[in-house]
Amino acid sequence: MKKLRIATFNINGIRARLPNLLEWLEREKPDIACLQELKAADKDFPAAELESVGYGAIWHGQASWNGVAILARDAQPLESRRGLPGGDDDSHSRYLEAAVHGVLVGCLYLPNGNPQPGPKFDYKLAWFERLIQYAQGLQASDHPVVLAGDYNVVPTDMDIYNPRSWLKDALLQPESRACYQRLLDQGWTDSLRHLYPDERIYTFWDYFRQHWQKNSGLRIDHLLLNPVASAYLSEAGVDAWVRNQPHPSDHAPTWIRLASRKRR
DNA sequence: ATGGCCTAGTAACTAGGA
Repeated sequence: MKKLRIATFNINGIRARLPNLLEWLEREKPDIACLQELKAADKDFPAAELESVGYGAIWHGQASWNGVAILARDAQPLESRRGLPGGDDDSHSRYLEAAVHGVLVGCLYLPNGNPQPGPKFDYKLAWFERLIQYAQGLQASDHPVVLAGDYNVVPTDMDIYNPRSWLKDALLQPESRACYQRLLDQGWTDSLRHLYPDERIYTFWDYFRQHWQKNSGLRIDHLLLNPVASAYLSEAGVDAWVRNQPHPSDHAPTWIRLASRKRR
């Protein structure tokens, strides 16, 4: 496998954020980028603009909300799945999967689940159950698999500046955390936490109360690796400078590097 | 305990986000 930089970025509106997205792609040059919250219908996806900076793409759009895409530098992702299994009555565009650059990449946007308790939280947990069931097969694949996206889960209290004002939030509920842990227990590696077991790392800073300026963040964007992929994990990080740009998304791109030099 | 901010959609507001 050649060296690969794989990123996930909740873009919070791809049309409103297109200049930010293009600048980030040109500066960081990820080989693969998973995007969430396109908030755009399929016909409004800016495929030509992405093509002009060297990225092929597939996308699963939706007007107003949700929407996911997979971008590939100098390549065209080969779509392998659109939507999780068992979602016949699920109209949300939240999962897209492709083979690209020798890796199978699942791009996911897990439901937020607020307010909880309530039907939205029930939907979050039901969606999570479908993901857990489907991920079991991916985990066991002989090929490298990356499950990247906005999981809308703060895994532990170490992944948030201060849990106090978020205790009732769906992102911190024991049920949400238990689902995430069950996913890890299948044999997935949480890339950033694996490489930085003791560090405060955030990927999201809400727009309120100057949380970015105060670095009051949450770690909710995750890149999970199956055992084949985790053998290649060499670096990980957050492109926090993107959060500091004018008119930013409330998330920052989060990335890993896979390279053959650190085989275990 | 609430709202603070932001995007999209339809036309001064609402819904949804996290």
